[in-house]
Amino acid sequence: MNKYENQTKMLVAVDCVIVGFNGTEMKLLVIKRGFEPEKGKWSLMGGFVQENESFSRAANRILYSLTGLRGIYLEQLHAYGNPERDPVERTISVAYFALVDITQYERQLSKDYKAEWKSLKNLPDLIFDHNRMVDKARQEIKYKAANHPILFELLPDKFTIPQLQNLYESIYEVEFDRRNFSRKVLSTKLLIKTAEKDKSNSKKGAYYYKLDNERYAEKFRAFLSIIPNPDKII
Amino acid sequence: MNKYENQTKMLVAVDCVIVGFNGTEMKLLVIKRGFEPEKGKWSLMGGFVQENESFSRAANRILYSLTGLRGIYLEQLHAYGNPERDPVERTISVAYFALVDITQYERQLSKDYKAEWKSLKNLPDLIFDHNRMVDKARQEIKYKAANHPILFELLPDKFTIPQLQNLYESIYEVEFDRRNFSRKVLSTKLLIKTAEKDKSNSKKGAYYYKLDNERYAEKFRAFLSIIPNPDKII
DNA sequence: GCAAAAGTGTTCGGATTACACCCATGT
DNA sequence: ACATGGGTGTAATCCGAACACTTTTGC
Repeated sequence: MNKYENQTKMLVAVDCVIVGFNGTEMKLLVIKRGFEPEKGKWSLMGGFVQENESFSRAANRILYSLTGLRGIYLEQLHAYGNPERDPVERTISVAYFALVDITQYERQLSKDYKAEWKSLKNLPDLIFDHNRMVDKARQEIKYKAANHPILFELLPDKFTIPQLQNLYESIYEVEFDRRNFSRKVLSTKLLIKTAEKDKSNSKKGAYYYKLDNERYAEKFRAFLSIIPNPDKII
Repeated sequence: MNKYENQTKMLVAVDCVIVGFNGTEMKLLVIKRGFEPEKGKWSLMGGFVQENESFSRAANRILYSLTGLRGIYLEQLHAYGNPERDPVERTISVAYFALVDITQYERQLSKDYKAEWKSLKNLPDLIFDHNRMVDKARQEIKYKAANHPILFELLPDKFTIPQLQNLYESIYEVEFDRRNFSRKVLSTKLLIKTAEKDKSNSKKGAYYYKLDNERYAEKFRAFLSIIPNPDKII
């Protein structure tokens, strides 16, 4: 079969916006770039798509090589292709965003890269258009989490409802009514109560819950209203 | 500045899922592919991204060359990069979807391509992964239209509420209550009533409305509930 | 006993639905 | 006059938000 002639070929990269939550604030995993150009500057974790590799395989490979984690929530975000985005040569990038349980991650950190969790509130300048990618990811997470239960991906296997509420509150930067929040979440039937309590924040202690994985898979695409007044917030 | 070495370069295409509505059903604009491979088969309108071209410029160029229309609603859908998607050589594709007013289009049809509007219900086989792109676009439109007023892009400048309802009904494949639908739509304040009536479907005639463009721009990102029971429908 | 956080119950108002009714007009 | 589709009104219902109250337990 003939080849297509006279068409410009380009380098194709995948960049990962890796987001975590430490119980108080949202974090982004960035690395110190190890090669020119922009060597030593902060950057998203990324890499070139290989000859026989799909985008999602590339994204998973990149995520694994940095965090050692597999089976992470990973979703294609947007493709970036401005001709000037990489000054060296024409490189397009398919951005993915990943939601990881930060406690899992810390155990398995790869030392090959100089990686750091930075607060999403107070990010340094990243190379190229990486800040734009992060902004897009934040927007997308906010948007999607208003209707779909994706934020559970950021929490450990067992978590309390107040922890979950903290997460939502730090994403939307508002405070919700404790009582309504808990009822709303429980009404989704996505959570299973365990016998254990977390007493680190109160004398009474808050029950730990875990995800009902079956129902989670079912409801993943449904429209769940978890936050109040989404219109005002987003 | 040095170049990145030993990395695979790829061809980069943009494919457009161009959707219209003829008053009764949803249509997709496809062309008979003019070159090998798969010459003569149905295909989305697409083309290679040029040396100094961004994705959105490429998508607009492609859309313009086929329809002669500018300023069309156009949004990036997804990037496709499976190594086997194009048998000739590694080509990735950034898919866009476009919503066009089919009546506008018909006046300005370009004769350079053998283009045809096919019913979305009953699509022919398209080349490569183009059917997947169409499915994704349909899903995305359904999803997005449940919360955002994008479907107006498919209608002429002046349209009646029953026409709008037909559009929603053909997308969601359900019937809505006439009376509640009209009130819901009007409550968004996005429509301005004109003096004219469309009498083609009834003796009484239905008022033509036009979009309030200012409010449309404002409300475009808001969560508007237009369809009832979105959970059951999507 | 008290403070502090977790969890349950109740009320209120607005939105949504379902459905009855009126309107305009070409035949 | 009457059939047909367009449009308005209204009662019943549901759901979310607001907020009072109870529960638990370490100090």
